Amino acid sequence: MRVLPDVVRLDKTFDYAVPAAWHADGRADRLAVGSIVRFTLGGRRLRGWVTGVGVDPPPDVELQPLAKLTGMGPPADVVGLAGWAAWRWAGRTVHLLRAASPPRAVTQPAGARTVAGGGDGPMRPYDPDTGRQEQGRRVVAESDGSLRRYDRLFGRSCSVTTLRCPPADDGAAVARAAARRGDALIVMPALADARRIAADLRRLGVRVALGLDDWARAAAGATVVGTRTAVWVPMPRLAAVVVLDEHSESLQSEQAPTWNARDVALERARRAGVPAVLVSPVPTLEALEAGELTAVGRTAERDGWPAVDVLDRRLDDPVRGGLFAEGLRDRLARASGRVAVVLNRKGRGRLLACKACGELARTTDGRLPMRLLDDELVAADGSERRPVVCAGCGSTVLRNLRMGVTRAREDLAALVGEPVGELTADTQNMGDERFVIGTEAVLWRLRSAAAVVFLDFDQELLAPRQRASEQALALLARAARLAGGRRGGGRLVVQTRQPDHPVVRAAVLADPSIVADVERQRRRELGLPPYSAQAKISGPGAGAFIESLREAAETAVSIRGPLDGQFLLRAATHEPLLDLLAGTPRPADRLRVEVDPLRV
DNA sequence: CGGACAAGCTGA
DNA sequence: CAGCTTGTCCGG
Repeated sequence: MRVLPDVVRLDKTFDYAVPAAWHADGRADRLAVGSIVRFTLGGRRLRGWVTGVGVDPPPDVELQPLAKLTGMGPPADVVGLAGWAAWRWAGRTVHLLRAASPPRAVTQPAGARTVAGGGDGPMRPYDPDTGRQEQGRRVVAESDGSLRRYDRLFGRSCSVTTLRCPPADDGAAVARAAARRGDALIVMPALADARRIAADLRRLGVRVALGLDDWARAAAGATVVGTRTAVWVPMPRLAAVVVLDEHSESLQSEQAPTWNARDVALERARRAGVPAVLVSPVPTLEALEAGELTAVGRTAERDGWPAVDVLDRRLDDPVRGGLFAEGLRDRLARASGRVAVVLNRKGRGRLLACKACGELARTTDGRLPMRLLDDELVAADGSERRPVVCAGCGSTVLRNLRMGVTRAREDLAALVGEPVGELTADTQNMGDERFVIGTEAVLWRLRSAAAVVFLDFDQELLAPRQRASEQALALLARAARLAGGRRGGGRLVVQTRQPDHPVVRAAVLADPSIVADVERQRRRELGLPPYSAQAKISGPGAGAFIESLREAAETAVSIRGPLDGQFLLRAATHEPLLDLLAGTPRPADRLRVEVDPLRV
């Protein structure tokens, strides 16, 4: 019996014997790849996972018996998936097996399909043609057309489809279509959404397990609905895979290994030979590369986006550089219902604008903001410098656009003539004021809003990050979901000095492909992901690790840095980069390896 | 990882 | 040379 101890730094397997007593009482039969066991290693009692059965132990070692069978663990296919993910994100298998293990010991699957019990819904499969009858009333009231709308996405095994839905779409229809095909794995960023989708499916008579908490139920066979960890839940009869809001950064683990649930889900679908559907209002280039794009009709997509007002900050009094554009007050007065006002301070960077024409100081390609440094304009990443001259009108007088959120609240209250609530990540209890101002947290903590206002969208558009455009559009999509489609009166207001920016145009026209097309070309030209693979190396051990990497002398992998103690590795594809990372010994010092970092 | 053991450093 | 630190190796 080969086992991997649950000790991160050990990262090595050991062989043990199955105690004779286990054969007598049936425990040996329950022992399988993935089982969680206890054993003694070097005088210590450790927990670990079975990674191999019937293996040949190394010669000249006397096997010790396992000490305890704790319970079920990830099934063999998930153990294999975890091993793949350890390679794919240059991490330790232990981290991924932990994510794949039940939170509490499980000795047997719960509530098998054929056995009635558990009290959380009937075991009868969902019949799409009749819906489920409940007290004589039909639960699913859908026309046949909409009921079948997404079925074809799950028709072909091994297919990958990227489905672009309007932001207002909650994904329930796709989830239903997936569950119709059999046990489906349905992954999404937020737990609240998972609960809602799970409840919806249960109402239809689908046997549902909610993420890791229903691990034992999933092990018996069920449709699994959950957040990113749900990709590791056992699914003995996996029939389809769905990732909702595929673009969301929450699907990626912030701790190393930085595994991304979308990519794990895709690999799981590929290995199982089942169809996968990636859903998003603003699909990433990764999703567009992985799957065939299907968009809902033009009209449906347009109606599913709110109306977008763009207020060009260059036009109104650029000299004052205040917080509010000329027309904002009217827009706010018109909104009926809650108004969420976003002033993102996350990117602390100060923006400079021309005092005469209002143009922003940015690099020649327009991508990065420039700052004042020793009487010169310098790009945020130091790649470009030039004298203090406005690129638009030649003026040499620039002003700072820095603004604070507390001031903004007071000013907004004065502008609208009523109290304004403040909402940030650490606000405990929010008031019920009609107007709420705050950081990006506003978009995540409010449930809905009649209108969402971005006071300084340039902060997003000019963020010095590779994915700034994609992330800015994702922010608008999030706001759009809060506000709802234009049919229902949903409205976004975007204050910017770049009204022609592709991200702004994409929102105005409800056409995310505008950003995708521009970004695809740019990233191809610059060799950025998904047209290359990257890894960020940081931590005290980074320098030593990079030296070891250099010795391996892989010409296919380029090394940049250090910049603020960080190195960036890049290769044309993942294989050479990941093989190099896997084959290089790690230093004793702490080291953080981020494969496919989202913020670089 | 944590224990065992060896080699290296320090103080009297 | 005891007593302590630091480094290296190993566990099944």
